[in-house]
Amino acid sequence: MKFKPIKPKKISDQVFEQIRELIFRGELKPSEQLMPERELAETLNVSRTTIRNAINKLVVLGLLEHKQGQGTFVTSPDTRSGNPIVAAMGVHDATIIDLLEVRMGLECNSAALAARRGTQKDYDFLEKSIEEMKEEIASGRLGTEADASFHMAIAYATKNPVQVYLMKNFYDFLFTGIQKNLKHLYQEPKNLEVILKQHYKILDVIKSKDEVRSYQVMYKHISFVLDYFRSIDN
Amino acid sequence: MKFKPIKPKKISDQVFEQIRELIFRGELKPSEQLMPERELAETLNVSRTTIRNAINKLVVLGLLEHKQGQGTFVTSPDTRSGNPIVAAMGVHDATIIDLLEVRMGLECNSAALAARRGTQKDYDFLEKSIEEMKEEIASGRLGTEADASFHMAIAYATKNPVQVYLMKNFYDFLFTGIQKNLKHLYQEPKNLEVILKQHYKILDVIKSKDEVRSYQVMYKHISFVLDYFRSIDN
DNA sequence: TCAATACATTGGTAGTACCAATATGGGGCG
DNA sequence: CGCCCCATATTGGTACTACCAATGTATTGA
Repeated sequence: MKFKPIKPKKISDQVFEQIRELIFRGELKPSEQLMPERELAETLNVSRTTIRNAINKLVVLGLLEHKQGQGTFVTSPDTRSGNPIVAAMGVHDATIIDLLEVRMGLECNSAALAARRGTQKDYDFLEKSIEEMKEEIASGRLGTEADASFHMAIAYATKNPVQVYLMKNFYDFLFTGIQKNLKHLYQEPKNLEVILKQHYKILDVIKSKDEVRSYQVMYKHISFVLDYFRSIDN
Repeated sequence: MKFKPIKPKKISDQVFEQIRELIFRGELKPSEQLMPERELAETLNVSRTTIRNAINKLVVLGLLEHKQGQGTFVTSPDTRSGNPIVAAMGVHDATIIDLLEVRMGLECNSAALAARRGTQKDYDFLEKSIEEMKEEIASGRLGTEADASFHMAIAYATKNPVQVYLMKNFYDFLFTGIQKNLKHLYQEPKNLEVILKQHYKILDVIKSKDEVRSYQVMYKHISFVLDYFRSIDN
């Protein structure tokens, strides 16, 4: 009988994962500055050495960027060389419709898995993202980032690392070349209202743990956006 | 006139490059043990902290491997998975089940799009892949590569560059670290027969341009594989 | 007003001490 | 003699401190 697959993880790795998740979840947005190492060390109650090890790992992976005398920043996707999606876009001349078509597959599946494995913590993140988007819109801005956070939160709820990785690359990309295209969609208040409503609906269905319906409401959501771009494409 | 493109490189980076060169040049052969950090620090006349920074960088990149209480070793290429970034990104602990779950979303969607936009040329490629796989099996080998070709051909039929790119990366990934897991599935002749049959079915439905049914047969196909791995996982 | 300087902040390096895991060798017990 | 157990040495991991290097900001002076 196997007693313990317990993992005596290195402390620096634990810190590493924490920060990585913050980035994946969108709580640390691109080009945002990280807390100073000394402060972070005190907060997490570990030595600065450990913090530096964790951060350095993220730097090597291209998620963070050091700037001596200034601080540590989350790399903005456009300066990040290794993003496969960006590469695909540049080489193959993809359109936003192409991206949405693939998202259709990825996200519907993501929603279904989230319905199966989501926890209260995940629901909280989802709700938080929706509220954030609501505030952004109320204050006159476009809630694109909060929107992305919402969809990332769903990916995270799947507990599937591959899903998270792919989705993250997707949204990195959305925030570089395509964002201006998204403005068309977001600039019409009517669209925003619909999207917000759909997000609430998606959250509800995921919480009900109904996989099939989760798939369906997400399908409807993406379809709405897809139809919009197809209409203005003509 | 620019006087000096001199590089005020970080010391740890200089050490990093030195060691990397040694590995690339083959002076440090795979599975060979590196000099202890303390000794290395004294030799290069820098602090152990700096040495550790350099080594850690190489560890993250997958060139070195730490073993507490033993030493640091050059990773042998066969244990080194294909895409270092992907591997280190948190996908390193991904299982084949994780991959299949994401494939479920990607490929079902792919099949539906292929049904919508596929041409005779695409059908020819699909059929060719199936025949290839059949021959491989008949001659006693596993038809893993032909299998991948089949699924890639579906991606091509979508006429969606993003879909193609993602799927390509997926199969690159599959054929590095995970392939050995696939052997379990392929080694049972009964499984091969089922898979082959399913491939024929998928081709038929795609040719009929029935998007919904294409989705369904692909779903069934992936489910079959997924269920197999879930069963042997317990 | 503007420029130069001084200061504060933040990442980079150094050095030391100690903890944790592993390998090795020697001594005791069968 | 041979095996197991344990002390010890070796090596990577963490902690803490001090100081260097680069950058941004505030202060000062002409």
